[in-house]
Amino acid sequence: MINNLSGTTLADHVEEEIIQYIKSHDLHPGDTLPNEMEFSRMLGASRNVIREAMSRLRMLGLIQTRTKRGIIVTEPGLLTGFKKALEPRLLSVNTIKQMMGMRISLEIGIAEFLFENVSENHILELEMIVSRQQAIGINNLSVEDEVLFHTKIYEIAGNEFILQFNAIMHPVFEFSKHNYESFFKPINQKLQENNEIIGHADLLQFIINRDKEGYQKAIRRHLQPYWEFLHKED
Amino acid sequence: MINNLSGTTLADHVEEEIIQYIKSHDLHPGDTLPNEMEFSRMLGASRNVIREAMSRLRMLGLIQTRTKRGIIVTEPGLLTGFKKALEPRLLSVNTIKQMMGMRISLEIGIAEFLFENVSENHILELEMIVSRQQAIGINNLSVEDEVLFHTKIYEIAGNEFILQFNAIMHPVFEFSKHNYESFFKPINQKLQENNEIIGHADLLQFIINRDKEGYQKAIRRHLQPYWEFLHKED
DNA sequence: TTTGACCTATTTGTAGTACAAATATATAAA
DNA sequence: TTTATATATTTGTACTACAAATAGGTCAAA
Repeated sequence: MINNLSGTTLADHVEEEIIQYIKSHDLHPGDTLPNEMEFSRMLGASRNVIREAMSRLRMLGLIQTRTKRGIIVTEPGLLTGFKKALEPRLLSVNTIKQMMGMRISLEIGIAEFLFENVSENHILELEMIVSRQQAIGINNLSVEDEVLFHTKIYEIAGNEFILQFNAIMHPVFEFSKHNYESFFKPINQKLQENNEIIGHADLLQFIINRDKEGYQKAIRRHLQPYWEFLHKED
Repeated sequence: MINNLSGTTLADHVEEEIIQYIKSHDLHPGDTLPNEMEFSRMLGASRNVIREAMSRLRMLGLIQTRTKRGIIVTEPGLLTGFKKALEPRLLSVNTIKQMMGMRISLEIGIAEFLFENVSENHILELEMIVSRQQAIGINNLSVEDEVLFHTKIYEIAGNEFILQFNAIMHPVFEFSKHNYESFFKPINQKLQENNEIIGHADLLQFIINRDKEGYQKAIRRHLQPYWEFLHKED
């Protein structure tokens, strides 16, 4: 039916056609699509090809399929595709740098919502997290401890999307810290020697003082190792 | 081979197995995977099923396939899956709100990089964009004009990932502005009457003055309609 | 009439075969 | 050694077949 030009396969085309079908028929979550054989006839492609395309859309969460019931349009899980594509070992250094830049931007920007929403109760929760971490010692924090504080920040800010987004990106940062340990270690050492480390306790103090600008400056310095990583030449 | 429990299909399982294979064999972009028939034998699934899974990974950009050459691991386009899942009409209001929150956070947070990188040349470019828009009149701006300024900001900040991310999210915001016009119109009207509109010219002034904190406050107010949208009850 | 058990037809899920198209590799020719 | 040709391999597409699930209808009993 369609030329096999430049690596595009029939399934690619069919996938696009199905998305177009949803758009042009203004289908919404809950609506049903034609079944596989109908699409096969409509698009002149074998059922195999239709299924390959459907399989993709199914993975992204745009559709659900059930025997006899057929194919149903659903609200996609926005980040499922992003999550699957995020294999740290497949990412180039440059991509990782850009993700770190996004992380920094988000942590600074989300302060806007953090300081809007933060309550006394939230502060109590944060204090519990921080005090536990101080008991452990800032150098002995596990990955989970490190994540706990930031996750709580996102929770307070109340944006589930950003929360998920960061949760997905986080393994990449952990991978980087291990993979580029020779870069991160000296930086942390230097920060420690100069007494420039901004820990969660410091950040919390700005929250308690309701000092948004101060917090934004501090979180930027809290993420100093990432900042330096994404500025490094290779 | 595997139980068909709770809606998970064989292709889902195979997809996971292939990703595991890449991980466990520590494959990197350029390395080749076993061909379809080998996976078929290894996993005890028909070639059809293998192809469905491969088709997904191909779509996400994790692999490339060429006849005879076989299947090659590649660096994924991080946002391709995200982009495809982002059909505005399929998104719930809640999801859109969260995306607006992310937009606001990013625009505030990226100032960190913007003010680090901005040069006299950049300012000249921004001045050209702004003066052209003032000539048109702030109320007659096309979508393209509106995007132009912000895109330039991201360019100066130098984060391709955020740039792409915003480009992908933007249609959702445009869709929302049309779809919820009855919400946005009165807000814009009110802002205009109270002379509270912060335009690109105002933002540029903060950039020229190298006033990061001022810019961050201003961009937050520039995005006031979004801010109010994501705070609205329904 | 209503309820509940039971069919039946439809549709997705999986397997397998067949062949076309592209191309890496080997082989033969110059 | 280089170039042209042949071969074998692997993906891309089509088609058939059947299993499994189930929506919707049928029929019998209360």
